[in-house]
Amino acid sequence: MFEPVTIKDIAKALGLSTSTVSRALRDTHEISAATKKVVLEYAKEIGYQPNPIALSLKERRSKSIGVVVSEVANSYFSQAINGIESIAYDRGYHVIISQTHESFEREVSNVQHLASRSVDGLLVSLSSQTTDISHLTHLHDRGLPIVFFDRVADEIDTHKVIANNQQGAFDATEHLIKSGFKRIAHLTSSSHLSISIERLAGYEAALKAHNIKPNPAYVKFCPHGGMLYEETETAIKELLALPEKPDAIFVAGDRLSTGCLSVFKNLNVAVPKDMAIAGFSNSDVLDLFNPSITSIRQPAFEIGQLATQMLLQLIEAKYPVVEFEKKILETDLFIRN
Amino acid sequence: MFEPVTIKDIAKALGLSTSTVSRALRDTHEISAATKKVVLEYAKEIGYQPNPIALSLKERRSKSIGVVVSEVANSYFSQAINGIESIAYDRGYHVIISQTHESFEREVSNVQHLASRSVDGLLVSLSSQTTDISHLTHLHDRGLPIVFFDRVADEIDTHKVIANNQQGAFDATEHLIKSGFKRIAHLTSSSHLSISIERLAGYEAALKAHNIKPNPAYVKFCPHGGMLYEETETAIKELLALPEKPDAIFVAGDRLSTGCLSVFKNLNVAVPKDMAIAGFSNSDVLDLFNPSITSIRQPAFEIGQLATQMLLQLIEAKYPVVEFEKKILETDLFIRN
DNA sequence: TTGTAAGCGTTATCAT
DNA sequence: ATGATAACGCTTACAA
Repeated sequence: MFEPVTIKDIAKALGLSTSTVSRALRDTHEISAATKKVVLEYAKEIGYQPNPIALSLKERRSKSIGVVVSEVANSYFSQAINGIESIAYDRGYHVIISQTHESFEREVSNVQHLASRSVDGLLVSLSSQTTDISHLTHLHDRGLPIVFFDRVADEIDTHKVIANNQQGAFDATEHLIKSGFKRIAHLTSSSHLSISIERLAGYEAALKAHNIKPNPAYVKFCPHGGMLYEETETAIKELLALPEKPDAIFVAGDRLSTGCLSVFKNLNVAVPKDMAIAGFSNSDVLDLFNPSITSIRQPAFEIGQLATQMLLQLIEAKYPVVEFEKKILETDLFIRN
Repeated sequence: MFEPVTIKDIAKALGLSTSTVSRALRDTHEISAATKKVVLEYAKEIGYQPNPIALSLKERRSKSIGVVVSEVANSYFSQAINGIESIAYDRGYHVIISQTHESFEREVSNVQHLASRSVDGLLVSLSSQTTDISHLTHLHDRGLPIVFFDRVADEIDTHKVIANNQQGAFDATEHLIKSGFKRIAHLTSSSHLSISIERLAGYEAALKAHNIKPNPAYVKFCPHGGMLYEETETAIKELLALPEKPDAIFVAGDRLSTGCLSVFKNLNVAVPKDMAIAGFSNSDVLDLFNPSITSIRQPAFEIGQLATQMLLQLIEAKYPVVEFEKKILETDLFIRN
């Protein structure tokens, strides 16, 4: 069962050497048109398929790239994966996806798994638990091309693709301010993620630009190590229990935004009558949500595409690239009526 | 840059033969404890990592499985992928995901791509455009293990895992009937998909059980070949233009359910004041949607897990499996207040 | 217990 | 234009 045809089989059947067959199959000019024709026809007839594994062993590359994200079931990442796949597929690369579920251990394990399976490069968005990135520096130092997207590590010198999180956060916060809200809270994820830092900066900049004094009690971190909902609920309850209850929340993340809405729904607190919400989210289902929530859309598809292009460039570069680029793509403030 | 350590390097450094090193590394008994110790220590020291490609070439397997779905950005599939990944990861298999975007051509191309990259087996959910499955039968005949999930092909004799679509559809339709709706339309995808056929059957059975005469004009197919929204919009407009306008819709699909809600939102038709909707959907964001929509949840995660278990069983079976199982998992009717 | 050699499928190098 | 051979990294008879 499933005995694949090899070059050797063709050679034997046609009374040729394997090298001749190989040449015929690969269209070199050092072959007679006649032989080539015979080989190609016979190959087609018996359904010859080249064995990519043999090729990989020979050429020391696998024509596959590894992707490390926290969750596939997250609209931002699933859209980014679409972008990654669209480029990879066109260029003949396979995409191997792995999920960290926001766990550091799982990230280390996945990265090692992928590296040991000889992917030609890695597309990484860090888990929210990750602070130590030596599992990646190690591989990067050994020459494995790595491109970060979304949640990047500044410690590694390589290409990075992110959204303009700071500007997006600024715009969203400013939108809340201009809509008349004064006490704007900020719900965000793990404090050491690059996206959290950038978004917090944008939020603070907007407050400052409008002369609103920042209130530390208004900023809540949800590191989400598997209990996102509970963390979100606690944070929101704490916000609602404050003497000066916030009148709006700027939420920094896809899952966090929907999680936040769930909490409000379960608490039976009307939104936005009592409170306005603006959050980073790429879910188009959110458009259907009636009490308006303003969302900051990231160009997820384009980020995935660009990161992949950069990675393939690194992989296929003959000489090491000297200049590493940090590409920042603009976000889109999606305001519902 | 990135010159991986091989068994040969270790052998040379330690003055041993490659076979001895190989044996030490792989824990056979035909090796002295002393040699083993030396080899293991040195291997660890210089960071030896076995080359899985060489192994694949030797053992004629790649320890990777291919997954063919229509879209990753679909809550049903992203949850199923979670299930697939959870099992595959535990068993040391890689998961290579490819998307058809509901295109037959893309499906053929992806399947060939995966097969030629020597995956050890395939997990397939057919595209909505697919009627001819010879690209799969061909591979299956040659011995490639294939397990279908969700959208299955009855023409191929292999394991299949599906949700109880007929029962789910029956329950949802009956729920609408019991809620007092009489003129229940059915919005579904391509008419030749197994899920469409099963769901249509459940819908018709529920009508019959409650002595409601089926109205052919109430059944709308959306083959969605890339223009899902437009197709959905047309279908709904046609339904609304009927002399006897339906008062409820049973929708058969994740994307279709949210698409349907979008259309209503854009048409400014209140839901469910004018019309009730019940649909297959696994999106938890839908829970937030206020005008209630009843959703039929599929055990996507479990379906993914089960399909993967079956596939790995096929892959690792020494002797061909004779009995092929069609597993049917129950759905869950999720009724919102 | 250890070494030698062949083989997995392919291509590149050198002969012829 | 074609063939023989070695090599990619690893495992496994078979020999020693």
